Amino acid sequence: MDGDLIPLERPRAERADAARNRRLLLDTARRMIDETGAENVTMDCLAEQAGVGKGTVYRRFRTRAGIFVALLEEAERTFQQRVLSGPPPLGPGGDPVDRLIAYGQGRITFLLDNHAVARAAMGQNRPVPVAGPGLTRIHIRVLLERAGVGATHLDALTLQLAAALEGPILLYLATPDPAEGERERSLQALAEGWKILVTRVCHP
Amino acid sequence: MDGDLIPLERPRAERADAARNRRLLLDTARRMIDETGAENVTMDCLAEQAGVGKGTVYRRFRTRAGIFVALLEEAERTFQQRVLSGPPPLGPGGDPVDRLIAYGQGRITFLLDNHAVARAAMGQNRPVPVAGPGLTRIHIRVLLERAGVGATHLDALTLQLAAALEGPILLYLATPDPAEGERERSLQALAEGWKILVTRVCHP
DNA sequence: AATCTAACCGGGGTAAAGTCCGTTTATGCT
DNA sequence: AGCATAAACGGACTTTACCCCGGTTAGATT
Repeated sequence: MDGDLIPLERPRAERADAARNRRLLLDTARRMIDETGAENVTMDCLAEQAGVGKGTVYRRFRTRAGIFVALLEEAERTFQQRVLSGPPPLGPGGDPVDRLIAYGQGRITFLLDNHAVARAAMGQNRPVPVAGPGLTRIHIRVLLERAGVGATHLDALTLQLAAALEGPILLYLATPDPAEGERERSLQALAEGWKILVTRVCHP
Repeated sequence: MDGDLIPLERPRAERADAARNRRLLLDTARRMIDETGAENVTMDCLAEQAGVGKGTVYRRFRTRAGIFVALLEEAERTFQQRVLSGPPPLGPGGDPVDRLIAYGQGRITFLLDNHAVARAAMGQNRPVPVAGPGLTRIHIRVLLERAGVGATHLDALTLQLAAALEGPILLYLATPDPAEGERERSLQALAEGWKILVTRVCHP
């Protein structure tokens, strides 16, 4: 028997073949997105290209949007590492306002780079679409608190700032695939706007 | 050849039967939403209930989301009247910052009241989902300018504030149908957050 | 190694969005 | 009123996300 003192890890580890198929599907999806655009990635087609059954795709990612969420989370991991344990101002240790500004800039860059995937990740289904209770909200909330923002409903303000950060790209930026110069200009403009928002909200 | 000197009025007025069917469809849709919820309003079912063919539904509102957009615009009209020609602080004539605060409160109320329709109005399709270049953005932009906010990219800041206003409800507020007390609490919290945002952004 | 079981795999089936095209009808002109 | 025509109508058709369930297999236990 296993002498584990703490045997109750997550219900069960993912089976090897399942993990292999997950990778295969993610890679195939990534390739198809590059080749034909996210909106042309259909479930049937993805399954066929990957050489697995359609049911398998649905077992791994519960929905079509789930595929893009997974892709997005994967891409996000390295950025999250820099936020959680990198050097300031992005990482821990600096002035909270500077960290907010840096986080915003990083997040905007990330979303612009992954624009197509991010938009595809929000299916019109029930719960929160993208970046559920993702890092963004928690991070913003903690830094606002630390910066000493006085608001009786800090959660609402957090939500609003998160929306100000992500909304323009998810909701309003309609261009299916921003041109090169366009991207740079958007980045500059949104980063400046975010900086204004954060500094003025934090030191009135 | 046509000797029209000023031939190019609007392409043509809407035909009477078309207008009648539009009304019929909107009313039927509204009723179905109340009865079974917005997510159960299917195109086939709507057409059948209204007693018209499916093609007709698609001709009137190009897409499923289009129906909800139309419904939303209809509901919005009275609020827009108050904004454009009502008494201050919502209507014209007062301090721009006060007007921004009042607009936000009104808009939050409106979106909470029409939560289900508003969410259904954003299909995951190409262009801007809800409130296209609707009043919100133009209004915010004008008032920011008038309040003397100094930003080199005013458009971006406008987008971000619009997102702060609408995003929490469209993007993050997951509850399918907020309970009575819940709605009141959300309204209070979001209105306060919006007030903080606007006042601090406008007089630093 | 044999066995047992839960998880995985596949692909056919359903429902709903959106398209097409032949038919009908309202409206402007003579 | 009669006619021409552009618009509206209807419903069959296509596509796609998502469900289901019988057969198969990885991995733990003995």
